[in-house]
Amino acid sequence: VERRTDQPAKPAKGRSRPARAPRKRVTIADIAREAGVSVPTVSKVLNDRGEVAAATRARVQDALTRSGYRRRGSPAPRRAGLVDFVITELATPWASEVLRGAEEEAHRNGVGLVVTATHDHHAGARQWAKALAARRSDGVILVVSDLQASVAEQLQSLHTPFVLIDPVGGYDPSLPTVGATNRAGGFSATEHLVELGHRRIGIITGTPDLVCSQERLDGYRAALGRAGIPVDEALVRHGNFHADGGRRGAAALLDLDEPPTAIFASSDEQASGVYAEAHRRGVRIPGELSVVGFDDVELCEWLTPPLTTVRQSLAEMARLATRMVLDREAQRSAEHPLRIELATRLVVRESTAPPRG
Amino acid sequence: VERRTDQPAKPAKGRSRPARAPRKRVTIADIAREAGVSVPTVSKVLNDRGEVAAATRARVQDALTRSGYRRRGSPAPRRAGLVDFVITELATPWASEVLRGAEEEAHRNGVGLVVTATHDHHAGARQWAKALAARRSDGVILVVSDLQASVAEQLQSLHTPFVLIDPVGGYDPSLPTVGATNRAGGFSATEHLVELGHRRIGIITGTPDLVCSQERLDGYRAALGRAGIPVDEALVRHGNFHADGGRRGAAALLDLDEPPTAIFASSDEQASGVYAEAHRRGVRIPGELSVVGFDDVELCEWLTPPLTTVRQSLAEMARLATRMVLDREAQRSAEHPLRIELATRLVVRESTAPPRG
DNA sequence: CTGAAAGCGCTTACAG
DNA sequence: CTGAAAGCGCTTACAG
Repeated sequence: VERRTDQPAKPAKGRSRPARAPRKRVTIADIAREAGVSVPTVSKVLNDRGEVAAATRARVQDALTRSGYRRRGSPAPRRAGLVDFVITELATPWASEVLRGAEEEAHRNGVGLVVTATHDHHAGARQWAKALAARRSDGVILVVSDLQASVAEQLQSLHTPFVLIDPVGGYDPSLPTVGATNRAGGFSATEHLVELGHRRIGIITGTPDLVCSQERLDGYRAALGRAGIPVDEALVRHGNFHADGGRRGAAALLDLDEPPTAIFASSDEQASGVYAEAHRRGVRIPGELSVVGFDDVELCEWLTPPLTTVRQSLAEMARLATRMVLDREAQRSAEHPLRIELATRLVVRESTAPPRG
Repeated sequence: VERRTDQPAKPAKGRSRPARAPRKRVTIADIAREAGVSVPTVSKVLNDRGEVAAATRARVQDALTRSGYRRRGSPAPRRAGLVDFVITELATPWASEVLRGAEEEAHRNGVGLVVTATHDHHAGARQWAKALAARRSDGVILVVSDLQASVAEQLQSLHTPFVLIDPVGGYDPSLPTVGATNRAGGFSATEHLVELGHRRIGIITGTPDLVCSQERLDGYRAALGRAGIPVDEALVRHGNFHADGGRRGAAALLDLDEPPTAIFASSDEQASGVYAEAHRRGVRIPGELSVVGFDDVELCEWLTPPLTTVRQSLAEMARLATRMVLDREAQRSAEHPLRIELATRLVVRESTAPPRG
């Protein structure tokens, strides 16, 4: 029988006890009773000492975890107060924006953001996964990471919630993801060029295995189709999201016998590569070549002329992902993982104009 | 007297004990003896329970900390495996580079990098400082942070090593810092323009309270002095490291009755603002205006024309700072905090040319 | 491989 | 405010 205080309730003075009687601590005696063994045996299991039969150890271990046993002096397990942010490369304008949003939201919630760049090395990824378990991170944000497949299972077994930003290789409906309306964005970029009067519009795609690359290309095809312009496959160059992809793609397009009068680059950074190649050839933007980017990072305003682009709120995507990962309540109640897409919208600046003639 | 094993050394079998006799655990009985009190009194201090005279408590507390007492069940205090990286703004090309270096080095050492952007808000800074103590971070890297003054003391009392990258407001020799040879960098940028034949060379400075801004300006003055060109103070504009500072500075300089034929911008991002303003006015670079930047971030290659700049290895600075903070051995043995400066070097691209005429 | 017994470290209730 | 005494939770040494 538990003892109770019979005193009438008084206004608390100084440090007051919590109202409800504190639940009695689980002791190893309780565990021993539950598992049908003696106290010393439990102690041995707990300290990994002495010989214990495998079956006995398992029974004790089980009782231990079920009861949520904790050593006497040991403090209640504080939340780590950390969220892991994992990305392939940190030092790109795109990554900076995503990181900025995640950092803001993490700190608004009083948790620290642990940042890891994997560089797509699998060795580094394994090391990271180990460290993650050790620091008992409260959640993980995986950004365009080809870790997603190998790590998702591990995270699930650690009960660590995670969200993917811009997943790789097609949607796995069992994984929660945050992205943007890439198809609509690709559509509006292309439509804008069509409306200016362009008929030969090139596209340079992003990293091919990313869902967002494929969708932007889908949008491009759809907009041309809508305008009754057949897609000339010579105008579709597969590249990557970086400046070198833009340079190479632009070079290939401008080398065509009938070069495009406009290029839809799949990222702003890639568009800067298109600028560089155009500049090298003395092709003026937008006079002789219109360029549209994607992302709307700060770089757009640093380029001359400022870049017309499709805005996706990368920081907002990251804020949302961070919130999802930190919202334990939602984690528990959600029946299905989520796929969230944020809107995109065309931002017209000075890199697009009607074609000459 | 300590017990010793008298048995002859045998090859270890299975899990062997460490060679030296394990030092006996400090118990509260030891503490009680040391502090000249009873065991229950120590227990009360330890658990903040019951009434203990202030003087007694202090004596016990002292014995406790000196002995490094630790509760029985409580595990040895694991290293947190974390380093904090604190910066004013994350989403700039400069910040990206510094972050990249810190992340690389942290992960090479198997520790996580916790990233915080302060935005120069003091409320946020206080919150961060609290979280830092809670997560028992192993070290802190403060990047151009005006936290340095308010936080340094706290970090010292937490015994948390820290390093400043590009300190604010003059060198405090009691704080370890990492930077670059900014004066030499400013000198070589200006010298390069002088050698091309420029005589009216403008400068836009960075954030005025940063040491690195002041030093770059010093280098500018020194190079002009060396060339026998008197410094025209109208050509010195105080700005900041961002694009808007460059735009405003360039506008002011180009509005002069006798505008400069070349501008030394104190950062690459600032130089992009100079580009924007020049473009707005139809001033061609480098034909009518030469521009030199500082930093050599990736942005230089994205600008058209590619930017001549002074290279400082930001990633290397950050790697070094991270190593310093993680090197416990050096922390202990070092008698004086360090000031380390990495070399700078001019990188000539296409934004500089001889003046017209 | 297991547990009865002894004992250690710490806390609690209480007398002074 | 302090500590002698009792007692709790856990571990250890050892018999079976």
